[in-house]
Amino acid sequence: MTNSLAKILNKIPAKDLSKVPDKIQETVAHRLEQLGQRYTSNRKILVAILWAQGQPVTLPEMLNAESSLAQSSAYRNLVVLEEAQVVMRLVTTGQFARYELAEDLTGHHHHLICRLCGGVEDFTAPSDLERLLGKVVVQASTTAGFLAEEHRLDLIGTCTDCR
Amino acid sequence: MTNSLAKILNKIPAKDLSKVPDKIQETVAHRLEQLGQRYTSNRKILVAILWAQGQPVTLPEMLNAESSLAQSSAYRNLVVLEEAQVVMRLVTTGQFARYELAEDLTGHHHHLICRLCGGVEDFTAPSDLERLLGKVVVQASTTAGFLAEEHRLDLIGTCTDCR
DNA sequence: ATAAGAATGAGAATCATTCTCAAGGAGCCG
DNA sequence: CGGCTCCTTGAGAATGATTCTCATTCTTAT
Repeated sequence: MTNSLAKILNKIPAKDLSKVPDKIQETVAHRLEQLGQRYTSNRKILVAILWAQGQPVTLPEMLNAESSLAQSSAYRNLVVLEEAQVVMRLVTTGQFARYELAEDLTGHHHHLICRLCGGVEDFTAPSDLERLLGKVVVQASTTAGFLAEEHRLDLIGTCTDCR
Repeated sequence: MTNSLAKILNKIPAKDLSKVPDKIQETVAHRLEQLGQRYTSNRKILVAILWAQGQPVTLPEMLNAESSLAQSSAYRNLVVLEEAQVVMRLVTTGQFARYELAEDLTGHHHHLICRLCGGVEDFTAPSDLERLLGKVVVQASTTAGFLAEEHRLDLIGTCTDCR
């Protein structure tokens, strides 16, 4: 557990955080406005980290990437960003929740989850599968009385590193 | 939050816990043996509750269903049952993890997750979708270098009660 | 029986996450 | 440029689901 966390942390480089596309920045700013929230520099850093990683990241990983962040503020801002539909929070195995940019900012995708280290990789499904999944969502809405809005598909297995 | 939990708890009736199929009991007993573990009465109660509910349940719900259970033992036994591949633990939104019997005991299925109350319902996907999902699992294995073993599909939306 | 090893339960400990509160901005209006 | 208000920040305390501890109570095999 502690070992695999350390392993993951070492993978995260101190990347250039400055190239989040303007379009995304505007969308984020706009969604925050909707809630009467500001797009502060701390929040920009979080978005930049998530953009740079392009993978679901844990909070310790974010603090590791940008050590100026305060833990409590980071958690608080992630809640705000989640409420603004900018960030998606996902919980898998493992001690920490993971965060990634909302799908409509980065494109629809799925996750490969490693059952050994708890790591998560992104993964794009073939379009015929996506089409079928879309249908199922609609079907479930009508038959089960459940109002399905989106789907989530994870493949569980073992990642390259753990093999 | 507290409200919706209470709502869920009230749904759980004090069911008859005695009719878990013999075949399942044997399988469970066998898998525990493999790990040098016993199929004790506490563990039987847990399995019976999970069987009776037929839905992923939280720990408070289980304690509510059978008040003789001690919290710490229940948690400990769920870990053992999970290690024995008898029980699957799943984390969604909401404060508590949920547990259900392993898929190979109850049949392969998916989940409808309510984003409002955090409740989870079971759901069986059409067979053509399952076939396609099977293919994708294989593809991911070969292309991404990721050894995919199974898939997990959730539909996220709003349940009947919350509408 | 009886010893040896598991399992149990009550409570303490852990630790990711959330909350609190005092201090530091940002925006606005004159 | 003040002054005012409200939002955000960060450090630390608090929360609470889960895990651990340990003395006691079963099980099982001999």
